Amino acid sequence: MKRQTVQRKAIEGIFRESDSPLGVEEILKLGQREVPSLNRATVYRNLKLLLRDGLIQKIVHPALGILYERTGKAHHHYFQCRSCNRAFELPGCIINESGGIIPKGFVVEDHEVFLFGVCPSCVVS
Amino acid sequence: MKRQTVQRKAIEGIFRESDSPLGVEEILKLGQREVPSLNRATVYRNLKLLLRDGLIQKIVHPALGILYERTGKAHHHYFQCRSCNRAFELPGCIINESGGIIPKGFVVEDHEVFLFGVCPSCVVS
DNA sequence: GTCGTTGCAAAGCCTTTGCAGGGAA
DNA sequence: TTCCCTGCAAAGGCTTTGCAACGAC
Repeated sequence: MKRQTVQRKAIEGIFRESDSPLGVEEILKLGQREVPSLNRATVYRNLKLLLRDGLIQKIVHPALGILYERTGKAHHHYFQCRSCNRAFELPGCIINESGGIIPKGFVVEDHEVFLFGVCPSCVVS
Repeated sequence: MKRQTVQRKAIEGIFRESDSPLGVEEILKLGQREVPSLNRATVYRNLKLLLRDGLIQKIVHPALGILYERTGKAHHHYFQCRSCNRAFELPGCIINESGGIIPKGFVVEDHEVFLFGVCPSCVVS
């Protein structure tokens, strides 16, 4: 049975509060604010458990590497700003799965979309 | 100046003949058919040069890891069969960049799409 | 003969694992 | 008290790098 340690609570809290997907290093840094002794291995172990329990999911971002975010959000895609490098989530779906280009015989069950460009904060400056 | 070794010619040949993106291990195996002594480090070094010269590009596939393909093909997306695990390239684009969901202020310059499902060969059997 | 390239082995990242001590229940 | 969890350090993968020998030009 799973125990509620301060480390675990900290990590779970981070995902509850974050809207954008996070990398291991970020999770470690954020967690250490709350539990300074937090170890990288502990982060990895808890991520694995959270994945197994379906509370978070892994995203392999083409530019940012492996990120994690909590599950249960609405279908969305990812936007990466080439200026500030942050990853954003965009609600909704700009794909048209039924439409057009899918060759005969291919059955599409799922998809993942990554957009690249400039975010509102960076577009101004 | 770049020299034409048998190893380099073999690796370049592999990309010329392959239509789907390839992983390092595949490139190594295919290369060793032609040059049995071909070393993994040599593959990595040549991939880096080919990338630098813009002759190939790197794809970070969400499920298959890092793949490489030659550049200069038409815009396309990737399809991965969850049965045979192969990566396919689908010509054309099912995205609608102008349409709809992109929030105000975000400027989209590029995108990458990965589709998952079942390929024609596997759908039959 | 140069000097870019290669194979090998060692070294670097990132992630996982073994282990003993510590803490939740 | 039990035994899950943590920190630490060592070990695994994959990729890069140092080095001496090799070979394209």
